[in-house]
Amino acid sequence: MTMLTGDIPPNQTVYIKNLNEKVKKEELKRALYALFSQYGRIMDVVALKTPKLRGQAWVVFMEVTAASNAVRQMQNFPFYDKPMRIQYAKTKSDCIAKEDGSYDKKKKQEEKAERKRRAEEEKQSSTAKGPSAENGGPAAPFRQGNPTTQEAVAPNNILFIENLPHEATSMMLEMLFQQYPGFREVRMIEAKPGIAFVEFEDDQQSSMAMQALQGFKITPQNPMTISFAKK
DNA sequence: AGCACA
Repeated sequence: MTMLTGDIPPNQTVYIKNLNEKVKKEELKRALYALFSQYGRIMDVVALKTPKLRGQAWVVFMEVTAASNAVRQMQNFPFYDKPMRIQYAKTKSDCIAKEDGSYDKKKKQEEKAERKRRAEEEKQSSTAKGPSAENGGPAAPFRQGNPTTQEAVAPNNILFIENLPHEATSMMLEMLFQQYPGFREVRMIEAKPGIAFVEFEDDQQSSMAMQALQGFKITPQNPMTISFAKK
């Protein structure tokens, strides 16, 4: 059986590499959050821009099954012009350890000190570096999850929009979505208020619009939930 | 290529 993820056992955190390093950290986190939240509730997104960690990120799901779906479905997905390489993370994320009580602050500090020592050894003779990379908290989750739609759907060119206010019209949605490249059309069904389908030319373009508009509020009470339509 | 939690 082909093992796309290497020998790493399933983990509720996915490790993503080959990310476009030009993307700013906060934007990257937001985009990952938006893109991956279709697979389930996300607890944290970690990305650092240090020399060793740029181009990589961790997305922590509440459920292992969500991570599994994400690993499969988003494998090689073109994201900011580069195919994402996704695996399970090798270790448990701190935010999980904190929740389940296994977080050990002392051990953590030892590990950190150990890493630091190694790093010092490495660059015995190298020149001093400039200011280190900035920090930042987790990307602020900007919408509530969508508990009813948790099935894994592969990225495709049609977006499924939910939680729209009943007064939303296809004209309004058109105004919103047409600013993104590849926009084709909005479809609403009279008999089913609160939802819409928005079609783009391809799945990259639809995913960009999804990232940009995930959680967008037409009214303060209605952050829209965007996922890929089931084909 | 690179597995962290500022």
